[in-house]
Amino acid sequence: MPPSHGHNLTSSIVRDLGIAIVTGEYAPGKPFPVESELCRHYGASRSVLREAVKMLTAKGLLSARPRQGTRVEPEERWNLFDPDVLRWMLERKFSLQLLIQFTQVRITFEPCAAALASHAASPEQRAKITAAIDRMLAAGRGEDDPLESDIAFHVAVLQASGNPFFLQLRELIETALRFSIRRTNAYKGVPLASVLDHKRVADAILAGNAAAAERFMRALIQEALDLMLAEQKKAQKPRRAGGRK
Amino acid sequence: MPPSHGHNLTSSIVRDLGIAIVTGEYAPGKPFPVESELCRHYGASRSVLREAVKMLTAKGLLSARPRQGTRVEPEERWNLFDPDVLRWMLERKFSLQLLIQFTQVRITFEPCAAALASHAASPEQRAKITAAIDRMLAAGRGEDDPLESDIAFHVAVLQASGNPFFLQLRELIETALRFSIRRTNAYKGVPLASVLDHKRVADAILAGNAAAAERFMRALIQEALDLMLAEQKKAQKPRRAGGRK
DNA sequence: TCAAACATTTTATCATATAATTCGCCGCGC
DNA sequence: GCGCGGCGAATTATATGATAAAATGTTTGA
Repeated sequence: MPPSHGHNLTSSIVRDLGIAIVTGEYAPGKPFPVESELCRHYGASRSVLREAVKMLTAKGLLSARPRQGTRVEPEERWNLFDPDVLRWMLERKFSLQLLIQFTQVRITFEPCAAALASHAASPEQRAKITAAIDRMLAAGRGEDDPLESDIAFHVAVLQASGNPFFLQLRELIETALRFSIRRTNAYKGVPLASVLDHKRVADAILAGNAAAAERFMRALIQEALDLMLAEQKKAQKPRRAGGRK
Repeated sequence: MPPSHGHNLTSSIVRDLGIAIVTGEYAPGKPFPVESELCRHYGASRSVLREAVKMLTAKGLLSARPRQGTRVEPEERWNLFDPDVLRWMLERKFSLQLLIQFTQVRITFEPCAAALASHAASPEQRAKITAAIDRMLAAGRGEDDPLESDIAFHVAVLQASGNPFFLQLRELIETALRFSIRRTNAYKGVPLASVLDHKRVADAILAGNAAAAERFMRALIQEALDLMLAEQKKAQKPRRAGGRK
C-alpha cells in the first residue's frame, strides 16, 4: 500500500480503513482483524497501525479493548459531522438518501445562519458575501467557476453568522456540493435564475432583513431538496418500493 | 499522571491535553511542546504520547509535521460537533456565549427534528416519546429524575426523526443539558408548566401535526435561550459592554 | 455445582533504533 | 553583495522487539 493519497503512511491507512468501515466491509458485529493481521495486510509496523486505529477511534468508528480485540462501533456512534467520515460516506458509500438527509440538515441550518448574518455580519463579511455573488454572476457569463463561487457564497454566509458551530459545516457543505454536482451533472450552464435566487438572499442579509434572508435561503435549499426527492421517487418507481439504505 | 479519568493512559492524556488546548493553555500560534518534552511531562512512552496526539489530530485540534513540530490548529478547524471537544469546552472553558451559540444550534435543529418525527416516527419511537413525557410528569411529582427525563424526551424526538445527523446531536445535547443545569440551578422543582410545554410538543408529534410540533418545540427552546440572553445582558450591565469571548 | 486458580489471547505500554522531512546555516561562485 | 546549492541538525515518522495489563475461557478442587 503506497501512501498514494495522504502524505504519510498513517493517514493513508486511516483513509483506507475508514472507507472499508463505512462501506460495510467490516460489519459492526463481525470480527475486525487483529493488529498483527492488519500489519501484515498493510505491510506497516505496529506503531503506524495502532496510530491509525486510534484516529479512527477518535472519530467514533472503532473501539478496542485487550483480549476482546478491535471492533467497529454501531453506526449511530460514528461522528457524521467529521469531515473525513462524511466524505468517505458520500464518496464511497453513496446513497441518495444520505445526501437527502444531509440536505435536510442544511435546510435546517443555513436559513438560520442567514438570519443571524443579517444582523451580525461585519463589514468584511458583508464584502465577502457581495464578492461571492459577483463571482456567481461572473460564472453565469462563463467567467468564473460556478461550483467554487457557489461554495464561496454559502461559506461566506456561514462565516457571517458569527456562530462557530455553523462555520463547522463549511467543509461538510463543501464536500456535499462538490460531490452532488459530480453526480448530477448540474451546473452545466448556470441558469441565471439560480444566481438571482442567491442574490436575493444576499440582498436580504445586507439589508438586515432577517426574516427575508431566512425565507429566501430556505427556498433555495428546498429547491435542491425537491430535486433530490423527485429523483429518489423516480428511482423507486421502476424497481420496487423499500427505500431502506 | 494516574489514569484517573479515562480507562487507560492514552485516553487520560488525550483528555488532559485536549482540555489544555481548548482552555487556551497552548495558543494556536505559539509553540507546542515537542514529543520528548511531553513524554517527560506525563511520564509516558513515546508510543502512548504519539497515539494521544494522533487522536487529537483526528479531532482537529492538532497537526504535526517533521522538523516543524506539533501545532495547535486554529479554532475554526476544531471539531465542535465531537462530543469530547464540546464537553471539554463547556466544562473547562465555559462561557455563556458558547452555551448560547449551542442553544442557537438546538433551536435550529430540534424543531425540524420534531416536524420530521411527526411523520416518520415508528410505533416504538412513539412509545418512547410517550414514556419520556410520563417520566417528566412523574418527575414533577418528585418520582423521577427531572434532568434524565428531560434528556430522554429530547433524545426520543431526535431518534424518531429518522435522520442520523440529528441523532448525532444526542450526546451533545445531553452534555449541554447536564451542564447547563449544573450551573443555573434550574430544575429546583420542575414547574408543571414546563412539563406541559413538553407535552404539547409530544402530542403534536403523535398527532402527526408537523407544523405544530415544530412551533411548540421552537417555543420550548426559545424560552431557554431567552433566559440565557437575559442572563448575558444582566452580566454585561454591571461591568461594561464588550461581550467578546 | 460452583468457585477459585490458571492459561491464553489481545491490546496497552515501554524502550530503542533508523528513516524521512524540513528548516536554517554556511560557503561557493558570480 | 547576492543568490544558490549543499550540509547539518531538529523533529516527527516508521520499524522492531519486549513486557505488562486486561479479559476471556478452562481447568481443577472442594
